[in-house]
Amino acid sequence: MRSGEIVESLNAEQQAAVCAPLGNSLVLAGAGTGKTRALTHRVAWLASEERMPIGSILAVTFTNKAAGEMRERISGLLRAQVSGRWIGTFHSIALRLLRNHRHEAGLNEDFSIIDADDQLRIIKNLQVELDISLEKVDPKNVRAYISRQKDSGRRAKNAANLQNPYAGEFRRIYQAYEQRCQREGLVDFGEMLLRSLEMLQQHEVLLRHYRHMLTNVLVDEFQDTNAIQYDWLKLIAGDATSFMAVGDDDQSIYGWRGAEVANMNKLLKDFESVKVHRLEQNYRSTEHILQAANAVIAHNQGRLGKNLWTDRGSGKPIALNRAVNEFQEGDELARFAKQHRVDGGKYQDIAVLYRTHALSRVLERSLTQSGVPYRIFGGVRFFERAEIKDALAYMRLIATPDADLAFARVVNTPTRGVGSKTLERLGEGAGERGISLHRMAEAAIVERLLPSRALNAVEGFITLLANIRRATISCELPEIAEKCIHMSGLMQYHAPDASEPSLGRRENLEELINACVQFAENPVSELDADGDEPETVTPSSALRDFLDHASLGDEAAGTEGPNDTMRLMTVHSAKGLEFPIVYLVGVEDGIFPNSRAIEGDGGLEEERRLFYVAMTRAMRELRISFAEVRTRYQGSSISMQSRFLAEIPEDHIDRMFQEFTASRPSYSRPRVYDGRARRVEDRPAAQANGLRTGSAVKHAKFGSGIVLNVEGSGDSARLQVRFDRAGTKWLVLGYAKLQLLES
DNA sequence: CACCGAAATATTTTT
DNA sequence: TATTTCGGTG
Repeated sequence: MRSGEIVESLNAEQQAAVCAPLGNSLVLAGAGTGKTRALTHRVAWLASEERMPIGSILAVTFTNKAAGEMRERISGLLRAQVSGRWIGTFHSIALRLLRNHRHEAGLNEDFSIIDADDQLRIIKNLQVELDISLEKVDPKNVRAYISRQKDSGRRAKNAANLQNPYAGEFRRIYQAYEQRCQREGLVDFGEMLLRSLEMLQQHEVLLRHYRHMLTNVLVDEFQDTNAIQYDWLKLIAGDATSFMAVGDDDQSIYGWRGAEVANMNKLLKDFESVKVHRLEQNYRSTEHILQAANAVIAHNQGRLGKNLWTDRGSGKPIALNRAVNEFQEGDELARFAKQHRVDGGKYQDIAVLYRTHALSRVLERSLTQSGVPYRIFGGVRFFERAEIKDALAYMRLIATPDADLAFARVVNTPTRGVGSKTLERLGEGAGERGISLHRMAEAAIVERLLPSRALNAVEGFITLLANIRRATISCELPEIAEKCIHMSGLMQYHAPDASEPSLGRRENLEELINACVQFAENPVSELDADGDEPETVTPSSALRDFLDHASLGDEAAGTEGPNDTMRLMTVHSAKGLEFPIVYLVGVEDGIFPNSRAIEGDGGLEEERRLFYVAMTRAMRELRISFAEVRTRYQGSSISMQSRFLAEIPEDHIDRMFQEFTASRPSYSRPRVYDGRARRVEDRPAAQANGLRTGSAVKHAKFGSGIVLNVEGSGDSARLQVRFDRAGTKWLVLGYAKLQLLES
């Protein structure tokens, strides 16, 4: 491969980054400036010019999709199939380290990976055991707490204390959770990174081995690294021959998951003589879109700063749509899509983006009605569906009979007369004897420790497992899956008839078998052994590998149909992608920015970055819409268009409706937010018809409440009221009959 | 122990 | 509104 080919398609900035001499570098790459391009070309450059073996290159990304794309593009550049053993997500690589060195990591022979769902189950379970009320301490909060701690590198013994009355309980649960996971060989997502980091810290030999082997380290989306990922990278990259981090502080949208933009500055201090490259030429969007996005993001403080430009021409201004309610918003979207099609465009040109998944439901209705084909990305992911997790649990039990979590999951799925009582007893017995549920069940049968009805049921399950195991003993992966699904009765249980949901579940289960076929054909995976160990794929190891693969959530690439469909997804999942036309819906205050997200420090700025990400996905056309009234879970409420819209200069906007003066009341000038939620009493007392913030009011239907906010004046004034019983709502003064109780 | 209907409850983003 | 949990019945 000639170096010319790697270099010639790049602009000067990109070339500088790609062909930089060995050493450390940070590439600040704005949206659409060819970030991934720079990264993949750098890998190709290292391999061909610097003669680095591909096995010496560690390239880390966040998503499976990005990893796959990187592998593919590198293969293309090098004109050779690159297995990319060390090209992958943080989690897949961490997992490989753990699998390769389970002993050093202090893990069971066949530890398994648990997802958020499993975590919750365990936490609930522990809370019952520890006698900690599920009402007072919400298991979901505990889960978030534990993840947080792990993401910042803290184990239970030095976990942070929360500032709430149950801080002690949180820590106790974390402690117990840690113990249980250790005992049962369970590893959650945070654990993969934390554990592999600790392992390398504690085993000098391993660390030396990997540092010696992986002399070139590259990271994508560096702005989204959290504390543990940063430490992990720093440890492994140590004094690497070459290290390159690529990122954009303006696209940091995972702060809620512990990502620290500050890592970009930290990098400059921690690593020696880091060369900084900037990529500022945007190849994606037209000027209207790019400049509008630039203007919005300029409202954020403390940016590293970039000046994106494009030579794509001015293009169309952003089309801004107002709908009376969310149904009309959906209809309008459908109408636009059809028109686009009539005009000779394709549905797949259009991506519909929204802040939260919940918004997609209304849209689906309109799209179905008008026959616009669409696909929703994200939402409940394939491997997280109940029927799939059930099937995987059977497969897990075939691989590892002692997997308690899997056992508990399917011992009564399909229902076979093993209820919670029986399971509880088995659990107690297993605990006392220090054996697995499976072994305890066998013991219970021999020793007749349960009422005969339950005993028969349990025996039926144990026999079933034995039968499946016998029937699959020399089977390939797809047959194992197939037998698990059918012999267990799962198919019959989940898809008994021809109803719509039933059919869907059937398809999913069949898709699982399909995924197994693909996986078996394509041994590129997280877990082929380390480069210097010979690799043997036995059926049982294939099964285990597949289970890991499923746990990492890598959905089969084959699910992307070739059909011409419109794509719907959250802004988060659109990161890193681009579309000719972006249609952004639900751009209303409270939704985007999300009212809960702006509570914390820096929350509003992160929302703004998210908005920036949304805008910059668009290549030639950006449409934004909002609804004036939106139905939330109970009753409808008035929405205000997003404050971010006021940050877009007028000349980049093409308004598709008449603007009332009252519509953009207090947001028309950029406002300074300190990011902290203010108490009601501290707010300026706006007032309308004698009602002002802090007034106590009574509503015919919702009961009594307190006015939180007033926008506008007279009968058209909008009031935000927090009702004692009915929650917080926006009301129009002219319609809502409010009675003033006291100011 | 399973099933069914009623009632409560929840909505941010994901490897 | 949609889903999950609860409680009563068979």
